[in-house]
Formats: sequence, C-alpha cells, structure tokens
Amino acid sequence: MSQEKPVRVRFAPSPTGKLHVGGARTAIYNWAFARANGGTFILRIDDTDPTRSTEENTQVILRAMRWLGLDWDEGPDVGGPCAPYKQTDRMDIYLDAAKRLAESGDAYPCFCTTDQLAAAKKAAQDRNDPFQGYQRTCRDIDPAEAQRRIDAGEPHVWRIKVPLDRGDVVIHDAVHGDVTFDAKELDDFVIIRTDGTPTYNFATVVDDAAMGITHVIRGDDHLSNTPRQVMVYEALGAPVPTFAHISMILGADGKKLSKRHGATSVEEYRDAGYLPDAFVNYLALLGWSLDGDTTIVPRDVLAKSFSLDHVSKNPATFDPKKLDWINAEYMSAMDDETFAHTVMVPELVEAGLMEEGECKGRKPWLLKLAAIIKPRAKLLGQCADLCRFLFEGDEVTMDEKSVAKGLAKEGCGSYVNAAREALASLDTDHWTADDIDACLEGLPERLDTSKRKFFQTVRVAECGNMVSPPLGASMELLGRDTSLARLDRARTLCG
RNA sequence: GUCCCCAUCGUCUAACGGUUAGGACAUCGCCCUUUCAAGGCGACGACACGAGUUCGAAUCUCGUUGGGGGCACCA
Repeated sequence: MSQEKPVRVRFAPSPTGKLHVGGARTAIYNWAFARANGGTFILRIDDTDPTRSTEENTQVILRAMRWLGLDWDEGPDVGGPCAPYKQTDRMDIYLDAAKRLAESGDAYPCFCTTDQLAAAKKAAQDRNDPFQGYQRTCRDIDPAEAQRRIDAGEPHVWRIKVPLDRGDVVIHDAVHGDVTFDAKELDDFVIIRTDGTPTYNFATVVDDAAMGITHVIRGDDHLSNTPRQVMVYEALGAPVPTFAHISMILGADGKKLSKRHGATSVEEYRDAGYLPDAFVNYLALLGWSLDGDTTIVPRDVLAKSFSLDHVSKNPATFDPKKLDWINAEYMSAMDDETFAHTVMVPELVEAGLMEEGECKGRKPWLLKLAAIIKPRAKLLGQCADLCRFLFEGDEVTMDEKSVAKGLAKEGCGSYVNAAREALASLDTDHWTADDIDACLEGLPERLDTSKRKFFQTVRVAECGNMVSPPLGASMELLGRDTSLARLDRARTLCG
C-alpha cells in the first residue's frame, strides 16, 4: 500500500438522455473519491451508440454537472493530457487497439450473420446447453483464408479471443469484495462491429487503460460485464483497475427508478427548487454514510471524508421526503442575508414583485422579511407566494374562504374597528412588530372574544388569508399607512 | 433458462462475535403558540426464514425464500 499510484477516476455518461439521479450519484461518488484522495476526476462522454447519442444531451449533462458543482479536472471542454474526451473523437484509437490485438492473435474476424448467430443460440437453448454464448465458429478459420474473405469485402466483426485456459475470473471489488465468475461464462464477444465502430465493452476498457484509470466506480448493472472487460485489459496487457460497483437507486415500489416514480433527471430537481448542495448531500447519503449518525454532510466534508468502504451494497430507495427535509435544512442554515440575496430576492424579481434596482435601498426591510420567510420555505420558488401579500398595496388579494371565516362573521366589524383605533395611536416611530403586538394584545379580552377569533380577523384583513407569517412582523413590513388602509377596506367586507 | 449481486424499523443507515440492536427521514402524541411554519420533548417501529459453527451470531458457513441486474454488432 505504500506505493499506490495517484488516483484517477472518471465519470463516463452516455448522452442518450439527460443526467438522471442514478448517474448523478455515480458522478458524485467519483468526484468525492478523487477529491478525498487528492486524485484526478475525469469526465468522458461515452457516445459510441451512434443512434441514441446526441450533442444536445451532452450539453444537458455538462450543465447538470456544473449545477451539481462537480468540477472535473479533465474532460471534453477543459481538455487534458488524454484528450480527446469524447469517444466518437477517439475512433482511430479503438481501431488501432483492435488491430494490435488482431496482430497478436488476441482478436479474430467473425463472418457469422445475425441469422446464423440467432440460429446457433436457439439450438443451444433447445439442447439445454448451459453455454448460450457465441460458439466460436470463426475462431479457427485459417488467418490467410480470413484475410482473403476480408479483402473480398465480406462483412465481418472482430471478436476477442479468450484464452481457452483462462480459468475463473475473480474481480476484486471495493464494495463487494471478491466476486468469482466461472470461466465457461466467458465468450468471444464482439469488440468491433460490422460498421467498424467499437462496442461499449471494448471502447470503455481501451479508454480506461489509456487514461490510466485506477478505480472504476460505476453502477451495479455493470458487474456482470466486468469479467469480459477484464479479458480486454489482459489482452491489452494493461493493469486491471480496482472496481467499485455501487447499487442501483430504486423507486418507492422497489423497482428501478423511472419516470413512473416522478422526476428522474437532475434538471427536474433543479427546476423544482432544490439547492444543489442539498441535492448532492441527499444523493451522497443514498448508499454511503459518514458515520451512521450524521445526516448533513456539506460538500467540503464529503470531498474530505468520502471513502469506498462506507459504501453500502444494498439497493437504495429514493425518498423525496428526506430530500425535502435536507433541502429545508440547507435553507435554514443560511444566514438571513445570504438567504435574502441568493434565494429570496431573485425570486421576487422573477415574480415581478420587485425591481432589481430597488433591493439595495430596502436591505433592512429585506432582512426582516428573510427572517420570517426562511423557516416557511421548503423549496426555492415558494418565497414569492409567501411574500406576495406584502406587495399588493392597499388592495390585497382576498382569499374567499378566509373572508368567509374571518371577516364575514358576526362581530368581525367590531374587531376591525378596535384594531384600527388602537393601531392609529401608534406613530410611525413605534411601528415595529413588538409594539404592534403589544398594542393589540389586550384587545380580545376587552372585546370579550377569543384571541383566535380576533387575530384571525385582523390577519385576514391585513394579509388576505387566514394563513400568513406572524401578524406583527407582517404589519411592520407593510408599513403603517398600508396596514391601516387594509383595515379600512376590510371593514367594508365585514358582516 | 443461466450467471452474478443484494437482504437490519415504512425509507436511508450504524453495528465489523458479547449493545436494552444506535441515529436520521416519515408517521403519531405532547409542549410552545394568534394562523402557518420552525423549534423542543416523547412514542411507534427492524436483524426475511431454516439449519449449522461458537460458551456466545444481526454479524461467520450452507440452504430456502424474496428482490435486483447481466447474458446484444445498447451503454
């Protein structure tokens, strides 16, 4: 262990869709592992599937990675010593590698048609052959003969030639321990397709070897593919990296997370109002734990403490409720000023409630607003709705149901009058939450009514709704004139 | 069919042979309270099953059951 190579890890998404939560977690683990070990984090675009990969998806994935705050040291846009970092730009590299394997006798051309292969497979099934892979039909074709057929233009693929005496393949996995695969499971799989493009299992290994990847951290679904990839490393004469296969993320019904379970792509969570730090925190915890007790793991702690031996083997169920809770934790951990200018103000501006320019002059006001909104907002995007009533001047929008319950009932008029009268005696200098509260405090008793009824009425009058932030603070923020005007207006609605 | 992986509260997890099986989310209750939140306190709640090994097993072994994934000229 004393002379370990510097850590190099990669996240290699296929741009066949958006970045989804499972991929995001894989990216997070790779990133955190690199950071925790002073290693290099590489982003590579595995776009060898010509039919499903798109440039647009690539851009979506890069954007999602940036939003998550996962910075990469080498990648398609930043370059690096192993460039290019997009597989479609590396085609000659795969062909060269395949050529070398052909020359050394570790790969051979196969002329079987798909029909022939299908027939062979069916035959294997029919005779209950435990081995249903490729029957190695073309393995022993005479090289000169094979060359003749290639020159004649006969369609062919290239297959890897697995040594007959290879024996069982044992994978040393950082999360699963040793995993053994029976030698007879190995077949001579395709490395170069008829159209000359490389298959995933080949291209990935060629790249991982060329890029000096030391740890392959990826989804569990690749575990069964790993022995074939090991064959490629061995044929290439490259060292086999350490693997770490992490479990899948499941939906609430125990099935692989999919559209049916709701949002699956990172950008949907961004748009739904989650903080990237909170999202990363939640995903990191899905299958990894710091110590079993800590739930809030800021990214700097993650980048310092992440370790493969605390990665869980179990599949994890995605729990939106816990994500919400973590998001709220991150929001309330912000100080009022940070909350005001990073989340609240942008939203108010966006919602058209404020002008960008007027924020500076209203800083004290905004800080007070932040203090009452912060504990009430679970997601970004909820602030505007919570604050709207403060921006409607004398004519606040009245919630019908609230009016019916809080203003239209008997006695409400007297509550409004009493509040109006008491508050009118407060001058502007004393128009603060505390003084307003103190001013109203004794009124319910004097009016021989309950606090609940009295304040509900005043609340509806001031806020237009039975549900609102604290009344005194709201009125302070509304200002004396507006508060009094709203009471005047409410009087006309009373029963 | 075959190969591989997985198995602790509803959910995420801690435990690395000896614990009253711990924490967090959710749920429920109480407190605070002028509504809604937030906060405080508490309750509920798990070692899938069966055999071994051991003085002692959630932990090790085997089997069963249940889930998941691979077996492509997809990644």
